[in-house]
Amino acid sequence: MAGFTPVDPRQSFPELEQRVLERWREQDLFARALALRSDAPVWSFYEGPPTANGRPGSHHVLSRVYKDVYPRYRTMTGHRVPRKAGWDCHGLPVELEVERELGISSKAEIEAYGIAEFNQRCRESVFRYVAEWDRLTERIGFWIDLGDAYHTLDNDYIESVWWSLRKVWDSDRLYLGHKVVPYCPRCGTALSSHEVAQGYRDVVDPSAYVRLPVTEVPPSNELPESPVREGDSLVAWTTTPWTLLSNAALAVGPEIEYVRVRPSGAEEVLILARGLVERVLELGTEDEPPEVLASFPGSALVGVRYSPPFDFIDDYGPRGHTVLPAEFVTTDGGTGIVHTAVAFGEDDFELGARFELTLQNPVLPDGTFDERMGEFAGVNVREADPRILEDLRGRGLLLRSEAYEHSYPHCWRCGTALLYYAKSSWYVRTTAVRDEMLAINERIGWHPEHIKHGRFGKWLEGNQDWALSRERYWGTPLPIWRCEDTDCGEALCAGSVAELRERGGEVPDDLHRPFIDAVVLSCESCGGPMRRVEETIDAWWDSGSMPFAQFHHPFDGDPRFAERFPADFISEAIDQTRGWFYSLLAVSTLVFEQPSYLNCVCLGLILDPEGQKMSKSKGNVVDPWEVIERHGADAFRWYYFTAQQPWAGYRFSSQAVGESARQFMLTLWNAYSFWVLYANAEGLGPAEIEGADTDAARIGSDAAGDPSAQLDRWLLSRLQATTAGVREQMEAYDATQAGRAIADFVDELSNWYVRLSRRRFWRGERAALATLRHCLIEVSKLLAPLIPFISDEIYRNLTAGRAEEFGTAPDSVHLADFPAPRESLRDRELEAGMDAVRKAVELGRAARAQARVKMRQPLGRAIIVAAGAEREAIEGMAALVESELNVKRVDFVSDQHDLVSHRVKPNYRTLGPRLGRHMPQAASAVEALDPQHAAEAIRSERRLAISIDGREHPLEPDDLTLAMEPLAGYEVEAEAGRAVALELELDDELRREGLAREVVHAVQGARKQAGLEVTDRIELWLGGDDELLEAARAHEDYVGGETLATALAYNGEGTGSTEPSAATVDGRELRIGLRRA
RNA sequence: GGGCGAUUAGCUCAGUUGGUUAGAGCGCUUCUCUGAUAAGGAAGAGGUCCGUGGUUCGAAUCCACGAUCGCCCA
Repeated sequence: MAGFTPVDPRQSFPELEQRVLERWREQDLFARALALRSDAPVWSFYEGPPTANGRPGSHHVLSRVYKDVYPRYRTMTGHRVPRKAGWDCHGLPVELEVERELGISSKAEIEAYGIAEFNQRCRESVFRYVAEWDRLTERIGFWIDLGDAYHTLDNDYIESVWWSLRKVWDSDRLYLGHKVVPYCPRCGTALSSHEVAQGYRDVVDPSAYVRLPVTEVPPSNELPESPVREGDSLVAWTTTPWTLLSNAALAVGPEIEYVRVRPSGAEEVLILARGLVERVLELGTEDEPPEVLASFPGSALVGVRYSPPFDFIDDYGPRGHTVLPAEFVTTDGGTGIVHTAVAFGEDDFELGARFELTLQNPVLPDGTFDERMGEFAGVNVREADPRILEDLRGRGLLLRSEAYEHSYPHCWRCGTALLYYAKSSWYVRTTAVRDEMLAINERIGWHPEHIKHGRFGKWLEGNQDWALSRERYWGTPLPIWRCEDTDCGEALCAGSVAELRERGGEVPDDLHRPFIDAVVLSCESCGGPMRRVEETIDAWWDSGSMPFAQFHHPFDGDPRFAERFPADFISEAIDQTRGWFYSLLAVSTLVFEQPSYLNCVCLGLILDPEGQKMSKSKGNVVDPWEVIERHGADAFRWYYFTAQQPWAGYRFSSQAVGESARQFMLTLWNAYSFWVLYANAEGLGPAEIEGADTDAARIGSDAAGDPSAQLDRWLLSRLQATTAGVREQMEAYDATQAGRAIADFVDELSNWYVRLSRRRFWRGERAALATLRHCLIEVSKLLAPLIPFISDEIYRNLTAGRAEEFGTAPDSVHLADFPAPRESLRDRELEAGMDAVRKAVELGRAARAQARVKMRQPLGRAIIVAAGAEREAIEGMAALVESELNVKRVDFVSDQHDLVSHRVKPNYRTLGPRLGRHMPQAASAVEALDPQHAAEAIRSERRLAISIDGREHPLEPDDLTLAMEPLAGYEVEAEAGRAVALELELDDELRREGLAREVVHAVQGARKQAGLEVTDRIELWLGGDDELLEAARAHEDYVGGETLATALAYNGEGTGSTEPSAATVDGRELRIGLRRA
């Protein structure tokens, strides 16, 4: 028998997926899927490179399945979608991992260990878990070309990065700047703003209010006489007490009002902003207010000289230790007098530059005070805070200190609190292309939309120059060589390896440090030696360079760069707005003045079921393998696609995956296994299927009126609607809606079409088999991008070696074309009608439940309240309703009928906009209309009118909704103008039929107990209660047919039968004997 | 402190351009069906749609302010 592979309804999906994977591997299916589209237009995808120095987690599965689903979809819709993998290899995290392994934690130790050896370890470290990444990638069905992956550590990659930096250099946008930068003293390097962004934490720091005695008051040009006296104390405020050691000046707002006050009962005189007096002196409402001696603008304080809190360093230039005017001073907090330490803080630095304060930085790169700082020398600055406060207190300078909670940046990897620190660093002048970046951003399709002008757009608007250099080891070396003679000042940014050779450099085999550091060039202006600056670059620049660097563009003339630039689609977690999303955009704007991606799907966070962030320390991390082994990769994928919009984040657990997948995938699988069961029972082979296919193709034009053909047409029509919707959603990068639409269709297919068509399948009816097969095949194609394993399994078994309805079938769903809706098979009227029918059946079932009448007991009739198109639809499918509700007849009540009364309600949607504030009156006027009269008028399309405040308002038929309600006396279920009543009265005939059904029910139970197959024929003996036997006799054909009895005898015990079984039906005894015939 | 997003049933989530009885699934209780059966169907319990104002004839939906949570930034 040709047959289809039998399907186990309890198939283990993980096990099945392993078999499918095996098949894909054997057939090299991914390569074939690519080859199939080799001439098609490219739809470009860029892989955002992960680092393989850690194990992949559940959140990686999220990004990897989203990176998979749209490329698969586009492939099926006729595009070539090359998928080159990539690995991010450089950067501080890698160095940190190696430092941990080596048990070292400073740059000095790294250099003692040897940069070459250290970098060799980094090189090994970044591929440590690559095998596990590969394994997971394959297992979750993420099709990406791992064999052709790019690596950011390759010489070719580095050379392309150099090329891009040279372009930036040539446009004068790469410069050495001296700025205050966030700096990690442990890692010994400055951090870029997007790195800083990742490390904010709430911390409690001490804040200090410090007295600084006035020593000299210059003649005021504001007032006849300066309001300030020698010996007054300026009250300065800071949240970083350690910076007081290098206090250079004080800043005040020239427009802000300041006062001289003497606190109640005190001798001293303090100067601070007027608005902050009460807060600073901690005065309650009970306390006596301080005596205000004078009030004046901040400008009057400018030039006042004071005694600094510490005297370790006294050379700050002519304006050192005086009061300076500054716009950044506010009265939001503090005292209105801001302590300034030039080397620490952006505002401070700029103020220092403006007033030519000498830049003094008493902090060493390792975060400790230098030898000038007396007792504090060698102490870590932040650890010095308490001692500094103690020292100030001892000298009577500390007015007050309090704990101050604020959010402060920490190193995103090592957790050390950052210092804002004046350093020289290489910058990319991204601010010069800010407007261009904003314009390019307009061309990117963001999902969700609000990212464009929200998080990302706002970030671009506030753009700062990119601090590019890192004083580290394992990274792309910054290709800048400078003449040793600082007076010469010649500098070169190398744009290629060839250029280095031309300049006489001995280029090493490995472009990394320390080898590249040995390349010495000769200066073209002075002939002296040129050496490379020591810095490496921010690894984010590497990642932003991947569009060209992955192809060693422009050196190899690889056509793939142009073909795939820009990407049609990228996707990463939302934290990449400041990471990869930004670096890609910034680099391509600087280098190409173009976007490098046109669509971006942002993914949210994976939280545990309590909504907590998953982290190793909390122990709430879910290992992806646990989920895969338990529920399978498709279940995992299905959960991610349909549980939530991906950017909303997930409350994730293995159990949640199981629940979401069970409902959908088991339903699908059951429908599929059901089909295979009956197709095989019919012994359908290729020939029969071909014939049946013709039937399915013909269904659209099949004779109307046949209820089963109608059901087929309905399912096919729903399929077209679903297909159209899924295409639309997938085009819009909304796999969530697409998946949910498919789930709705599968639910209709299973719980309406299959359930109502069961008898047709038992009979082996070709049209039903063909329709269901066709729909399952099409569903498998719709599902292929989402759940590639199970869809392929279903597709292959239903098609392999056989034709599809509308063409030949390839041997995998992933080689198929994505379905397109066929308008000719769409029947919207039928769909609406079926809705009405389903509603009527639902109400009928509710009525039965209310009346507590079993489904098996046939009833005389159902009376359905419906009119118009709805009634016609139900009438057309009356047989269906009759069998669903087990009633002999379906009747309708129309408006004239006794059974029904009317209620007229206004249609707010149409009347509201017309009548506006008269709406409440209109509503009561409508409800006051005589319902029968209104119904009559609507039926005969006569105009009605209501009068409001003496004005006539004509009513269109659409302005009224007519609800019909059945009268009492029947078991009625009503809802929103629809109702179904059941006639409960039973005659003998109905009662007998009910009993006959009970007998069948009992026999089926006995069959099952005897372990018979559903297709086995039997010989049957019945005994027991007379009335039961009489009922069975009266419906002998029915009983025999239902139970597949070839012989039926009464009152016999049945020799040679299986153990006779006894059942009780309505309190009557029934004995059943049966034997396989 | 600023920006972005979220808040609907015990849980996970839908909810079209504002339209009058706010839904589904899971879970719970009770029935039912029994040739897909670890499925299906029905009923029940469960909601101040985060709060307060406002706009409107009408607000879960639009606006403002506030609360809580998350992310991002300073």
